[in-house]
Amino acid sequence: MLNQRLVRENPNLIARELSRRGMRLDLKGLQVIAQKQKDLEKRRNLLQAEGNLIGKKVGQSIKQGLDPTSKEINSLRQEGNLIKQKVNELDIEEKKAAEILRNKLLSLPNLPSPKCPNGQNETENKEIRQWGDPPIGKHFKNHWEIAESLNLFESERSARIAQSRFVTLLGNGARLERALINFMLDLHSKKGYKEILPPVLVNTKSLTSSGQLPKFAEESFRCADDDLWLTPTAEVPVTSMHRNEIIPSEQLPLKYVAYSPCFRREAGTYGKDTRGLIRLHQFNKVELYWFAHPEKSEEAHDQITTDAESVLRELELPYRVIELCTGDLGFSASRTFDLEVWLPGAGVYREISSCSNCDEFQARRSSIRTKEDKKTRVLHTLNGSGLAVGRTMAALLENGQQPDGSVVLPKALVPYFGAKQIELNQ
RNA sequence: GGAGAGGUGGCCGAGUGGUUUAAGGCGCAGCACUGGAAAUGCUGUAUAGGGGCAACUCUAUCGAGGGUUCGAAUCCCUCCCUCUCCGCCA
Repeated sequence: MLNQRLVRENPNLIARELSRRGMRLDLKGLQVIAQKQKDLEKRRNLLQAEGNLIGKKVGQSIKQGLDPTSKEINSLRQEGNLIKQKVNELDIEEKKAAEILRNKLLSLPNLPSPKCPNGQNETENKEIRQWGDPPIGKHFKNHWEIAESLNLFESERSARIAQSRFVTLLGNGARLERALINFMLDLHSKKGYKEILPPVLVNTKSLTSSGQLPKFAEESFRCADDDLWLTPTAEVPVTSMHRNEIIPSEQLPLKYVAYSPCFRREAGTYGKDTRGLIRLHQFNKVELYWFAHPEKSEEAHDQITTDAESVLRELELPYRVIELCTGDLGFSASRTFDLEVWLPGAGVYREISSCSNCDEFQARRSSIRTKEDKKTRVLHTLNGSGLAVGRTMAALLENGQQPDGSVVLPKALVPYFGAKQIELNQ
C-alpha cells in the first residue's frame, strides 16, 4: 500500500511513477478524498477533546458534592449530548471517506524503483547475466517425454483425482521432488536462513497484506465455508507471520526459507504449457524471504538473488538473470530479477525464480515496522523463489538426459536422491 | 462439537462507572553514588494520527467490532483467540 501522506501531498508523483507501469491515472479525486478524511479527523478530534472536558467537569462536580440532578450538571449533560451527536455525524462521514480511500489504495500497485528500467511488457526486460553453457540441439527431448519414459509422473490419472493441471509424482519422480526440497532447504539453511514450514491455508487479511487481494481474487482457490484460501506462495504466510509487529533494527535482517505447496488457478492460461511440470494448479516451492532494514534492501535484493542463483549453480543448470521492466513488474514489487533456467528440450529459458524487492509496500499493508533510536519506521520485505521445485525437476530432466534414455543427476543432488542417475525400467 | 475459566503496557499484575493522567513490580535506558562494579536512589521507558521551532500538547487504542452513558479497562451485544475438562481424531 502506498503512503497516504504521499497521496495528499504529492499525487502527481504517484501518477507519474505508475504511468511507468503503463497505468494512466488521475489521482486528483483520491487526493481530495484523502484530504477530506484528514480534515474530518481533525475536526472530530477537537470535538472529542471538548467532550472529554465536559465529562471531566461532571465527574469533578459530583465528587465535590454537587447534586447529580442539579441544573448545572444537567446543562453540562445536554452540552455533552450535543457534542456526541456532532462527533457521530463527523465519524460517519469520515469512515466513508476512509473506506473509499483504503479500497482505492489497496488496489494500486507499488511504485517501481528508480532503478527499474522502463518498458511496456516482457519483451523489454533486460538480460543482466548468464551462467553455464546451454546445450542446444534438435535431439533433446522435452521433460514430459523423458518423465513418461522413466515413469516419473502420472497426469491423466491426476485429472481423475482432481482436475487437469494437477500431477501425481511416482517412484523416482516423487523421490526426486523430495530430494530437491530437502536439498534446497539445507542449502539455504546453511547460509543463515531460518527454516519455516507454514500453514498453506491463509486468511483474507494475510492475502491482502502481501498484495494478492483485493485485485487478484480470481487467481486463488478459496475454501467455501471458512475465511481461508489456499496460499499461492509461501510469501503470503511468511509476510503475515510478523504482521503488526515492530522488529528491533539490530535483529534485521530476518531471513527465512519456507517450503510450501503453492496453489494457483492460472486463470487465462488455457492452452499454455498444458503438458508436464511447468504450469500446475499445485506445485512445490522453496521460498526465500527477508525482512530488511529500509536502507539496506538494495543489498538484500542482490543477496537474495545470489542465494537463489546458488541453487542453479549447485545443480549445474545453465541460466540467465533478467531484470523485469516496469511493464512486467508484479503488483507488490518495486524491482524484480527473474532467474530463467535453460530447457534444452524446449529450447528456451524458462522462469524458475522471481526475486523481488517490495520495499515498504507489503510492510505497510501488514504494519511491519522496525525500531531504531526510539524511532519506528516501516521496514522492507523481499522475496525470491529458491526455487520452484517442479520446474527444477523439468530442468534437471532436460539437461541431464542421455542418449540411452537415462538421466544423470548433478553431484550435489546424489546424497539426497541416493543415486547418480535415473535409469530406464526402474 | 459440549461445559467452564480467561484475554490489561516488553513481561508479571492491580483495577466492577468519574483526580486512572492504567497502581505496583520486573525488565530495559540515562543520570547520581563508586577506583570499578553490585546494591541503592532519581528520571525515563507503547503505537498510530494531528498541532507546535521546541519544551510540550490534543485524539484514539486495555483481544476485535458495535452499543448504553455527560463520562467505559469496568455495564450490554456480536465475534476472535487462549487455557482446563469431556467427546472425536492423525
